[in-house]
Amino acid sequence: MTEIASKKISTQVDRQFEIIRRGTAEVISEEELKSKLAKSIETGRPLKVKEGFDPTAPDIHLGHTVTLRKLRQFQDLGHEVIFLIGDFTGLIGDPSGRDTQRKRMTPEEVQQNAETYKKQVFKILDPDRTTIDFNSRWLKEMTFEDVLGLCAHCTVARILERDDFLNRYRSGKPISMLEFLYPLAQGYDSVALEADVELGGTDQKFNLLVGRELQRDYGQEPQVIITMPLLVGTDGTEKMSKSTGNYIGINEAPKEIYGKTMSIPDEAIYDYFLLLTDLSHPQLDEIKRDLQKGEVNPMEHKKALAHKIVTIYCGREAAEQAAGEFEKVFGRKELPDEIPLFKIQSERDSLWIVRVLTGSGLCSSSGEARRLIAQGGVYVDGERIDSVDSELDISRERLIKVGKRRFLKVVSDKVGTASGGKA
RNA sequence: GGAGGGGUUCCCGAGUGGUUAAAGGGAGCAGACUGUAAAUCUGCCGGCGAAGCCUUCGGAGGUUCGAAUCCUCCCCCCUCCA
Repeated sequence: MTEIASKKISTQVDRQFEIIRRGTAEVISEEELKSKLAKSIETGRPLKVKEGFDPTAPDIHLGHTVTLRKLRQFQDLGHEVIFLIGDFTGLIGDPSGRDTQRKRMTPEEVQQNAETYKKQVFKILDPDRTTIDFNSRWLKEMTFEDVLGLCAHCTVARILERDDFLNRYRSGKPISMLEFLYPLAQGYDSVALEADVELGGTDQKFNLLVGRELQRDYGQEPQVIITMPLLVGTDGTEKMSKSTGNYIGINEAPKEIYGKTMSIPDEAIYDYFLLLTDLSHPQLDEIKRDLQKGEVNPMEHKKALAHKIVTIYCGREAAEQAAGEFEKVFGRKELPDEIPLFKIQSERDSLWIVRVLTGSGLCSSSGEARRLIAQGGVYVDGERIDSVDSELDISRERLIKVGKRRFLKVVSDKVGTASGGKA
């Protein structure tokens, strides 16, 4: 190879490396990554970049997108992504861990979840450079002998090093053998796929490392592992996840995505920019400075953030609309553009306010309705309801507001059926 | 196989016969404030048109005027010993 050619490669390597490194928590190891990149550029063979996904939760939220976006960057650099659905444990049905309800899934269910995944995931990934695979393809074929052979590669002490295992073990929480084997199974995925790179959240570090070791034991060049920081949820402390309910789904309505983003604590703004958008380092630094100095209202940055995120998943127009709506409802305390109409079944013109709230679904129980009224959180046509015993005339359309952001028009089913109640 | 500890409301976690719909924290919700569905403060936080009543403390029985608390059996988990 000429000197010029090798120089060219090394520039390319540096360029790719910088893109890949942005926002990562850890790259093990950077040197290996560079050498893999160099080889790939040299030979024209794309790197196989793998990430595994749980088959049970096909609701993709911003937390997932942190690594997905990183995968996309690999694709844009010409590499191949393997989106691996860990259906095997789903087929077995792991009875342990936090989620004791996790039950055995049928192949049909797994297939269905995979379809849902596809629909959502290609909002981020490039379908042409993505291979979707299932680890049951090789794990199911393994004999007990194979499994034992695999187990011999890892010691109990090594497995117990894993932080969450150790914590659970120490605090007397159950760990099933299946969970113990889990890292090995995941690691073996890398062997089966001959992965060059594996991505995951920082909580996956251990599993990813096992993959490296197994590959080495099976005579392969170990994969590079890249961990991404865990995105905090809307509560600002817990990791974003479906089960804690602090997530922002990429399939949600634009105004929900916008509003939920606005509800993150100010401290989380920087991380969100870093992990969820393509802002350059100078831009990120500027935001960091602003937030630290406190001269710029953090809200402004948060609005920009919310706008960007909605733009990515719903388009610019939807973002404009969501921003406008937010401004209107929470800035100027006006009514949202569209308020659904609920026709409540009643033969009378007048109905007890609590009945209206529960009957329309605004409140889940009459206790909640009473509480809300008592606390001054219920308005009808702009007037605060001050008595739990109030009757409401619903022969005409009434606008009910509960708290800051629950709006509903209610009317008796007797009237308005023909008119449709347009506002 | 033996010995001991434990399963509490959305989550964590107190409670060992009545004063317990069950401390405390978290989450959630509301109000106030505000530049934000940030932060902070205050309040609410099983169900019932709410006086009172009903359901809840792993499951099923039992003791008692009265049980999350005591007894029996069962299920599940943990620790130590082998």
